[in-house]
Amino acid sequence: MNSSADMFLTPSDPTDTGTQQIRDAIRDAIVERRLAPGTKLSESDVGGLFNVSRTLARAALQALAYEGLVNVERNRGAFVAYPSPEEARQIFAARRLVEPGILKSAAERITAVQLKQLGQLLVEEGRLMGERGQSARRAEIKASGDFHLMLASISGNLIMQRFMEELVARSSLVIALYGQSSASSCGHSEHAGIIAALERKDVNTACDLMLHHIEHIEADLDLRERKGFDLRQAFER
Amino acid sequence: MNSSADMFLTPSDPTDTGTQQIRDAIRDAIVERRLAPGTKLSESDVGGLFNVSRTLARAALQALAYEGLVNVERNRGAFVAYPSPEEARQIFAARRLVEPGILKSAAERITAVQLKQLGQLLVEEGRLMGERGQSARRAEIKASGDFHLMLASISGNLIMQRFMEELVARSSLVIALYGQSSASSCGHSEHAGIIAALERKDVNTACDLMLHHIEHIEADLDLRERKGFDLRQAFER
DNA sequence: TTGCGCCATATTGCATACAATAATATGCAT
DNA sequence: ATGCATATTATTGTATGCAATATGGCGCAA
Repeated sequence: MNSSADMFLTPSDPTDTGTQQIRDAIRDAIVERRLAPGTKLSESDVGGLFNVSRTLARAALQALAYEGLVNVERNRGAFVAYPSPEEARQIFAARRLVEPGILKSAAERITAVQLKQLGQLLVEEGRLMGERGQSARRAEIKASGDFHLMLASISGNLIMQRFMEELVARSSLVIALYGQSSASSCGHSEHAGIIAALERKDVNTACDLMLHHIEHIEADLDLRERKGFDLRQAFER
Repeated sequence: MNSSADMFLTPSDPTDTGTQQIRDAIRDAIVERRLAPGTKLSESDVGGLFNVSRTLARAALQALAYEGLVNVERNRGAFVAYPSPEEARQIFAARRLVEPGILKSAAERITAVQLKQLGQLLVEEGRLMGERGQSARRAEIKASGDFHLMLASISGNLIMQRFMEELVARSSLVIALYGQSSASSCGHSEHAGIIAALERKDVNTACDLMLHHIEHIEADLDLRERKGFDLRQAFER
């Protein structure tokens, strides 16, 4: 009855309104990898967990499906997305395609204050790398994504920002599934390099570094097609 | 009771299942400009029109909201999106950012058959340009967008394809609102130029042409900020 | 034991009912 | 008439109920 999802989700504040909070909570859980790919998210479970009816739970799950974080199979329910290797490749191809452009845009508009904020993000990232434990690891995952999201935000284009939010979230799923080294610890120094290039207004180098950075993340993935591994998403844990 | 939307929407085939058909029908209506920006889409009206309950109508409207074609205001309802000049700028900035990359990707993978199909799309576009009447105009709008969507499809990246679908659809809204010349008739020849460049595998020229093409569409817009024109979306027609 | 078919159960799909909110109309005082 | 308070109506927000589908268990035959 109660799926394994129960213990990983945090009920929302009762003063909340609507599906937004539920959606955000589940997204966070997925992005921070507290919910494994393939996990079933039943409407009753989600609704019960947040003390709302199935109606709202359903709406939240469908919204997450639009973001590509959840698969909704007709008459079967919603599952945390289980991106195929091909999907994984496309996600990173998309990032290679858009992130240099976003970075260029951001470089044109970035202020001193924002540069400083980026630096702070970096410091925080480094601090988390030093810490131990699940919770620090999760925070590190989030911080690493936030770096890219902040650049998108600085670019000033809300549409690209939302798109990047989708891509970063889905990347997290991909890394959870196919990542080899525990964390892309090299990512931190690469972020630093990008900031440095931004500081000296060297846009081209910044873009190059960004491309390399994405390629490095990708290189850490083992995207070999595992035969029959896809069927019902590895037994629909 | 019956909003002005009624006469512009086509009820779906009764054999349909789910919200998908409703969503597609409304999206088509918006993209083909049979539904003006700002038009209210009440849940009962939409449901009644498609012979489904408000539940499904609501789901369809929320899906459209996620695509940026509809604004849902809490306790007030759903309206065909009315993009602000700033939004319009961002939509086209996003297109300038991604379309060259998509085109490059497409150029690497395009087959002779696909090149031929692109050519056919172009012929059809030209034919429609010659015809008169609302219906031809709508078909022309759609065909013009299909050119860009087909390139995205050829690129082989489903994620970028979906993103482009969103961008093209939203562009249609922007042109409906801010376009000056009746149609970007020059667009046709620009599409032709891009295909020609693709044929001779001249990717760089193709990308340049694409950028210029997007800039030309943008140049036809009058994005001057009209003071107080935004308030409740010009009286929420 | 293995394989198949049937029944019980759980879960989703969808519609409806009720509650909450906003929009509109009415009436009264000025 | 105008402005404001109040009542009425329309529309959305959310929960619940029933039907349809899928899942899992049980028995029976081989």
